[in-house]
Amino acid sequence: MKLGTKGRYAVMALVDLAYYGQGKPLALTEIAQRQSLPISYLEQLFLKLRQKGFVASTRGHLGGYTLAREAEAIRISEILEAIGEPLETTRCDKSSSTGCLGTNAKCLTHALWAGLGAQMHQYLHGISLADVCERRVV
Amino acid sequence: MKLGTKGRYAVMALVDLAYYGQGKPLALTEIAQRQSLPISYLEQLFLKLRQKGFVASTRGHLGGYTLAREAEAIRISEILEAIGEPLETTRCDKSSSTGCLGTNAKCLTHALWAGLGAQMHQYLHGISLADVCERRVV
DNA sequence: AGAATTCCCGACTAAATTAGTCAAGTATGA
DNA sequence: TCATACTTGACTAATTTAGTCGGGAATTCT
Ligand code: FES
Ligand code: FES
Repeated sequence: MKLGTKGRYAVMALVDLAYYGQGKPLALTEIAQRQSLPISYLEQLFLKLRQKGFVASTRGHLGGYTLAREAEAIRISEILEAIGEPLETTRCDKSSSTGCLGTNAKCLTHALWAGLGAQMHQYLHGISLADVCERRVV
Repeated sequence: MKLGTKGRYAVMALVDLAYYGQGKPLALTEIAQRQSLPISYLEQLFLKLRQKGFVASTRGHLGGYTLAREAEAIRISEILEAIGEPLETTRCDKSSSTGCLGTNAKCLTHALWAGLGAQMHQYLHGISLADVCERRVV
């Protein structure tokens, strides 16, 4: 149960973008340096973030990325989902009604893990990019 | 962010033990079959669980494992910690005061991830083996 | 125009971790 | 004494992660 770099870097980079970018585009190299993240890896992540509508890009000299939405309106949970950081606590297929084994009943621990997942999601849904920037996190 | 099999299997097995074992020792093969878990893998896990004092073992014919403590007194968080399921949300050394990079200040996202970790721990600490068995989980 | 800068995109790979297996031994009860 | 069951360490296959690499396309500065 550990957070991978994909989700971690995506959030770090977006926080940096919200924190240092005042409307003007920020180049990926700048973000990467400040947060000391591998730049070619960040490119991958921002590709997805743009496709999902979190950031907008400007090409060429003085180009870079800007937030496409208000920092107050971007929930951490959304970022993680967009980037493909799974948050998988249960093991059974969420859509079908079959449990983790073939049996179509849920296993004894299902409610436990589902509850954990819900707890995590609720926490991450309740915090926005702006909250992190302004250190409004308990 | 996904739960590994180590932690998952350990909890499943202990729940099974609490649920079906009434004081009498339960053989690992029985638990493994019922939960359809690989037995030689479970052996590894129960080694640790015994060393940490969660279960007691009886060898020989009709042997097996019993809970060494009351099911009400075993928190899920304890099991995960004992088995080595990390629950790592932050990346910085928890003991030292240095952040995830060399800087001795914490990064902007530290509080976010620390909060997530605390949230998870609190949830898992609030639930006992007995709670899972008797389906007292939201 | 040309050069520099920056995003765009897919393919590929090395390292780490996970999720086990295997084999040999020890203790106990029927 | 035989079958059952725990004990323990070493070893390995498969998967996932965490990236790298290379070439391209758009934009602006000189
Ligand atoms: S985890 Fe959902 S049924 Fe077992
Ligand atoms: S995660 Fe603790 S300082 Fe960055």
